[in-house]
Amino acid sequence: MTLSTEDILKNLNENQTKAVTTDAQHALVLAGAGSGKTRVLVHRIAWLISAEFVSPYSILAVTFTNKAAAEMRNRIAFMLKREIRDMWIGTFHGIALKLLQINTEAAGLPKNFQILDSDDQYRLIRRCIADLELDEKQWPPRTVQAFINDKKNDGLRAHEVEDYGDYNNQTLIKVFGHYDDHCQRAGLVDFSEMLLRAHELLLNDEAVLKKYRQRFSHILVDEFQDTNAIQSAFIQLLAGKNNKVLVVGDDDQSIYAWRGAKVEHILEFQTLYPNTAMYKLEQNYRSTQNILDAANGVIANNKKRLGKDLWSAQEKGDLVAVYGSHSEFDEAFFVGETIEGLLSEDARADDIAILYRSNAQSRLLEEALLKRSIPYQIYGGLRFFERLEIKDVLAYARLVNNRHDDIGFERVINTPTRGMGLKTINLIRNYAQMEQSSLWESGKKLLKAGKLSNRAATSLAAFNNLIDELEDNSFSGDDNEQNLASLFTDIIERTALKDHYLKEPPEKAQTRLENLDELINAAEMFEVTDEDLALGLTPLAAFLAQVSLDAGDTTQVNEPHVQLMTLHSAKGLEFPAVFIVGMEQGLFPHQNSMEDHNKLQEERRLAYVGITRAEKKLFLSYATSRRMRGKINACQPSQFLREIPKELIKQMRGNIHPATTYSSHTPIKTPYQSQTQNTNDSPYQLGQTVKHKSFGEGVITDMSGKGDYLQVLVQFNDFGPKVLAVKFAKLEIV
DNA sequence: TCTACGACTATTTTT
DNA sequence: TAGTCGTAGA
Repeated sequence: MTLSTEDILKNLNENQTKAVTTDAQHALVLAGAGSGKTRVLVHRIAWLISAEFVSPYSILAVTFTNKAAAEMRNRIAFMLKREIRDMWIGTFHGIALKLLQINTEAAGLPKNFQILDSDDQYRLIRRCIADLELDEKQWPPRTVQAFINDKKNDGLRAHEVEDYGDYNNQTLIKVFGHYDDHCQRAGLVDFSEMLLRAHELLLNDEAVLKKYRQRFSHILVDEFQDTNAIQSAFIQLLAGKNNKVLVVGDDDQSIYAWRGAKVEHILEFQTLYPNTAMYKLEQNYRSTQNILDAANGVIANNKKRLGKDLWSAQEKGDLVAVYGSHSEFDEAFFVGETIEGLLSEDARADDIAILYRSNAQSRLLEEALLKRSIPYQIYGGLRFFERLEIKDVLAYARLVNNRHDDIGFERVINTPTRGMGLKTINLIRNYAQMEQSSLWESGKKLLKAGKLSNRAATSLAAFNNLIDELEDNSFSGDDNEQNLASLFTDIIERTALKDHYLKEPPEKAQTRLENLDELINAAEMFEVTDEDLALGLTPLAAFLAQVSLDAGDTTQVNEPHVQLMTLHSAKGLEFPAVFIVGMEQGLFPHQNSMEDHNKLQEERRLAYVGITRAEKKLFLSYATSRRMRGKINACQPSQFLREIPKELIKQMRGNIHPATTYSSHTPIKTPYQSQTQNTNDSPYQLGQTVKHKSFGEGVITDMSGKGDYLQVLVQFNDFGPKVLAVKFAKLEIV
């Protein structure tokens, strides 16, 4: 049973329909925030399969995150009422990895090549810096790592990086080369390498290129504004002259230039791909008109744009609320109180999101929510498979999978400590380097040659046996199939890792053990696909590969929570009510981005992303004083606030036009403020003279917040106006 | 091998 | 300010 064309096109607006049914060779779909971007992709694929009878086998759909890939796959299956097996849907990295796994030899990789995640890469780079006898102080590993990845993202290998004759640059190139040599010898592939190598595979192997060009007659790419040079080149190469490419994206939502993404790819798409039809999706189904107008007002200040104007068929809705607070405490208080108000009306906690520019801002907000017993959840931070205990167990598993996995070896050879100190490890390392062998091999040889101390020899032999036994034991039962869950259980028990974590503070240990249980669960749930089997991967190898590409979503949804996250991680999400906090010059736009024109534009796009997350209510707040890096700074409201048309703003407190902020002697009366003052039961009052330890005497001229969050504005005789948190300031009443 | 202390640093993050 | 990291010393 096929889906009728009517079924596919119903519920689509005019431009969406045009994009879905396009017969141009290439299509650029400029999809504004909330305009049904994913919808167009999903319907387009359904259209290709059901109306144009394109075989799913010939379709390649690429996204940036696993989440997006999974969502797309589900929605297509739901629409077509069947699972689409032969179609490739995945992240750029996932697709690249698949190509490498199928064409291992042509790609110049060993059969059992290993994937390095960022942390592994970092460790290896540190080793390389040490190998070359460079000083880490002078060559910070992070800088070197960024250098290598930047170059790879631009499609360059060490020998291709331009050598300006500059010592600094030359050294970086040297480390890059050394690192790549090491990876090549050991069969290691980092994330950027995956893309670079897949690209090279197509570029250098005509037969392979021909095969995939013939196969993928239809290529679709999501979030095209986020592609970096190598990703863009990859698509172009695969497309060749004849295949059809449809990309969806929004130049106004390009917020990842700092990690190699180039807006130019979407801006220049029509030049790069002749015969391109462009479709603009400007009707927004998410937000009220006022919110969209605010977003439009801000983004209009950017220069390099393809130009779009979002509109909504919805009502105008509430005005954008702007709150000027005295301090970050006051701001957190405002957010907490307002959320409490929303919740007492009709909002659910998960209708609400608090967005900020940098993670450090989350703490006070958390405290404010905690105080009111409002459930919340923070996005970001360490993800499941990046946690230390998980990585430890996985490192053992990696060794079981492949004894020559040096990264795994280094990680666990002395974790938990088994008397293999730095001395022994260095001995093994040096020998390995001399012999060009893996650490595992080198250890064995040293052992055989009796070159290790007694203690080291005993424990290394025990370690070797342990790994071998773990592997043997993982094959259980009559079918002799590898059982992952029992392997992991075995690892945790027999390596004494469990006892090792139990030595930590109870709370920490508890979480670690819980995570390990979770890992065993994940292993139990893991199913080897036919594809993995066809590639000749063992269950363990397949599991390890999957785990390294998908760091695991730690967010478990049970009761509704207020969502706290950075503006970056909010991309693609939507909420009925959104708070954007810390709207101040220097924080948002961030200090490091304010001088540079391009960076400032990216900050502005970030503001645009943030504003367009809101469906119905949008609250923007700033503080006129904020403690940052241990220092109290006076802050100006963000320029982005002033870019929102005045008539859309309801200023709840303060004034975003800087001249009149802050130092006035008369407190600003707002409904919000009088409300909090009524409930103020502190000993301090307006007009009161107080004494401060270092600032001396002054008069209280404004107050806000209550309880622990009570703030006062004091005009000090000798130091001028200062905002102080009463809880900390220890003011004496004179 | 573990602990303690001093130095250092401080956007955004997916794979 | 606060958290991480490396090293010195027990």
